[in-house]
Amino acid sequence: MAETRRKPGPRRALTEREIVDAALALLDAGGAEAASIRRIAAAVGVAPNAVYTYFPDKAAVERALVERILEDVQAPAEGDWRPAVEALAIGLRSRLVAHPGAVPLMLGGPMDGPHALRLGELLLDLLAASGLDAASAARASYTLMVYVLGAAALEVADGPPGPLPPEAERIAARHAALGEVPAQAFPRTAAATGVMATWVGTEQFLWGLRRVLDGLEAAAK
Amino acid sequence: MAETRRKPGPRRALTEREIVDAALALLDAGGAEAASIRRIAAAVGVAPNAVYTYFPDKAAVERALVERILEDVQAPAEGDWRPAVEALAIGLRSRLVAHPGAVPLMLGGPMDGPHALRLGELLLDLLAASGLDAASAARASYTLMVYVLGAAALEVADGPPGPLPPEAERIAARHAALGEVPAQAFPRTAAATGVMATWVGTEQFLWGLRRVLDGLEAAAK
DNA sequence: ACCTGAACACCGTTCAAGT
DNA sequence: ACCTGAACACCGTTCAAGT
Repeated sequence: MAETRRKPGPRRALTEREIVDAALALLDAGGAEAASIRRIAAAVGVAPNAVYTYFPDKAAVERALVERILEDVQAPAEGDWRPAVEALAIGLRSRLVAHPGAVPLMLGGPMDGPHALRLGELLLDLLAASGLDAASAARASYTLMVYVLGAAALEVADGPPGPLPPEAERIAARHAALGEVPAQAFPRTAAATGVMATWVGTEQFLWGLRRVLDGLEAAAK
Repeated sequence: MAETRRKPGPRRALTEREIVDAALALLDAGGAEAASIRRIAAAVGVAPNAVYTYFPDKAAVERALVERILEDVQAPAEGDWRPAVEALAIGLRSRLVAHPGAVPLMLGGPMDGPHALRLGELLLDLLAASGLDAASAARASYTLMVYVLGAAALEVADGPPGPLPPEAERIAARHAALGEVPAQAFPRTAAATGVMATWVGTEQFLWGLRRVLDGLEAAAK
């Protein structure tokens, strides 16, 4: 991780991408607090303030980080709109939960970068074939983004800083959580915690996604 | 805001609630960065480290803040389950958007405080009358929380730190955003931005909520 | 028991100076 | 043009000392 320090000089020693990649690696390994400007600079072998040659402030680095993650959400295969929308949602979610520290950054600011726009446009394209009128398709697309981002945020919220533990461990954590819910005061919550421990991650996400899509599809008469 | 400084002494000068209320006021006025331990301490007239007599660390203050906000989400009136669930969702959303700075705190950690449990239990109670079996009701309740929290997060994301501007101003901001979407590269996004500017806040929230509820209701056969 | 001042190890950001 | 060291105004948190 500790790269060799470059010689000072008038020529550009780094690229924006190197900086963003270093930031993402720190974020993945140690969560939000590990991705400080000072640590990013150290990781790329440069003084802290050198970063400001590439980005105006930390918020700009974070925006670039979000775009970096959205960059390789792949477009779904051709075909019926519903499976295509599902595939897009699944792809986006999996990118998000692979980078838990980035989820608050994504939810925390407007998503107006080129890759965010590309995915939004793609989603609207797919929904155009759903039978929804243009206004409903716009609202449906927003509703779907709310669901995908919200699901990722809740999924990532309980976890530690750094990477998400494997599913088996997360199920065990749910069972432990079950034991801590006061069952006589909150009987349904205790029961529900048990239910939620049987599925974790993708399967729960898919169940909800399909209910949302059912509701949206029904609105297309 | 600057309270008179209390005399030092062995007796408890503050309550947890005073500290949390001060934190909430700072958060509402100036966003997350205004709600630092040091500024909270100054607001209640105490040295920064005195806060650690009441809370073990900043995360504990934030958890108490979240609970403070959930505290006065009122239970919906008796009646059919669907309007009651809608009322609960609307009430929760309105509390969240009234405190934009608190939304990332809510999404950022597990919601396991007493008031979070109370609302979750209430939601499960209402869903028990929906015709969903217990397992589906648990998943439906989770899906609804994802929607409500996700919607609040996206709604609050574009805004400035501090209180959310009035709706008229937010609609104007959407129209400004419309002008910035490159319409030839992203034609559907540009059109959708126009649609989204006609409704803002509550109405968009309700539209999506009803689609989600439609999908959940359909799952009850 | 509760509070204080002082300190520690950090932040993001700015600025004048070097190459 | 790009980088540096140094500084500024902050953080959260700890600790020994006062009452």
